[in-house]
Amino acid sequence: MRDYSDLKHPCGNCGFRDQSVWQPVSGAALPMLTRGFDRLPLSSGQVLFEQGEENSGIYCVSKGLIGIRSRQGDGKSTLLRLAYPGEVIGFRSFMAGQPHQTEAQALVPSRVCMVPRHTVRQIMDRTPELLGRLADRCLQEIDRSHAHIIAAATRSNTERLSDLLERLMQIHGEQSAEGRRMTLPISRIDLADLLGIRPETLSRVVARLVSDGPYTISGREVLIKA
Amino acid sequence: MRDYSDLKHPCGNCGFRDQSVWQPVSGAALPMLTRGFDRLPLSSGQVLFEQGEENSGIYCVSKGLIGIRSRQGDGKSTLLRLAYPGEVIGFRSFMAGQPHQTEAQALVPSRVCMVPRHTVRQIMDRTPELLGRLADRCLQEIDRSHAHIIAAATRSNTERLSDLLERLMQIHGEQSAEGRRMTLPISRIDLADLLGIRPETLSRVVARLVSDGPYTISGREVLIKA
DNA sequence: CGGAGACTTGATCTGAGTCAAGGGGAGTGG
DNA sequence: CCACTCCCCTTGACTCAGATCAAGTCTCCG
Repeated sequence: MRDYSDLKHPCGNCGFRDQSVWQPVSGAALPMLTRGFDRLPLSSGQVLFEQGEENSGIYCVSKGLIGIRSRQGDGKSTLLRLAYPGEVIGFRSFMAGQPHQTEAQALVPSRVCMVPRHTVRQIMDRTPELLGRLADRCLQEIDRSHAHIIAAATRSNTERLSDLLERLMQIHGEQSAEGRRMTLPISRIDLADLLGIRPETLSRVVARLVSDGPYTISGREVLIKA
Repeated sequence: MRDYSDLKHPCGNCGFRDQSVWQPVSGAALPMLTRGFDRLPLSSGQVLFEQGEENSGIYCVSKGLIGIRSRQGDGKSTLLRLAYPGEVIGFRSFMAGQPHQTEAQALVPSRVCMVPRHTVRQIMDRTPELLGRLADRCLQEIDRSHAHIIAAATRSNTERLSDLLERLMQIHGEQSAEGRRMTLPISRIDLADLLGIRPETLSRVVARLVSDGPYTISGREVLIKA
């Protein structure tokens, strides 16, 4: 039996290594992982995978922000959700063995770590725990969906926009003299899609947020006053 | 090595045996399953598990209809969804190792097949495929949630009620001279919860359905004219 | 008989969708 | 450099579905 203990785990330097789906990989499976593992830098707007494309592996968002879109037949596309650093994307398609039902696009310069499909399969044979980790991600996705349904039914659009901005501020915000500020990584139309409302309505919601709350919003510049 | 080939699979006579999460169980794991396996008859209104209760295993709906409810702090409860025959319930709590977040209640006389938690764990050690089957159920749950979100955003309440009645009719309907008829297994309030609308609104939606479509509805008696 | 829910009906209010118009910025071509 | 266009975004007027509030009926059950 070879000794693999000198081999470094590819997630070793990542801030999300403890939650990584690859965390349980060790021993003989580790060189498989390191061989297949690839860090992909993504420029803003770059598409990671297209809707309808065959699954080529699973991706973990390491840095930046990825938008998950659904592309309708008539060319329109709708932003369904955001994938933040630490999230795994493409696993639904991987596990179901079906083409991607959505498109993934970097909304800001980002980096994802990719493991190709056949490598995942190989590792899974040796590391049964991996399937458990992926199942955990499924559960998280279920919880997220349920929370989304509840929020849509019980919270006002203003509250939900405020929640979203807060979330984005945690990732992209910078401290300044007046408070925390950021440049919105997405357009108004995408913002409206995320909340499930029309762009006109979003525009009014933003105006209400600015007039009532501690927000100053101009174009894509957002300031939450301290 | 003992021969277990004479041992009958507990799902052998079930109409859902091919899709059963237990289908891959064989060999030495089979007697574990048959020992732990239990068919529970449920009377109408009987509670299968309570919200907040520790998970005691996973259940497969074999017959009838199970309502999944969320109980609020103030005593109010909301019907979140229906579990039809063939569906597995309680697995989210099982896989996450957390107490049930919802309550399960039989809405009509029903039967569920139960496998206790420790038995599932034992079988899982010997039958890694079981985890894959459970993960498939997770994926189905994700798809159901997504479909729910889409439907809520794009279909009218009348259409959604019509869809729901059609679904229920497939399970509980009987052919009669004028068309298919059934006795609704749930109250108007529960019906309203399922659609995410107020009971008053549901009442009007029902009235619209009767006046516009092929429906005759009186109390809980529903007739879809042929 | 009386009370409690479940359900319906009516009147009114309101938030969001729709339609229409216009401002403003970025890119393009003359 | 300017005019033009396209797209994103905003604003206003109108409409409408559903929520809310209130009242009344019905049934079940003690």
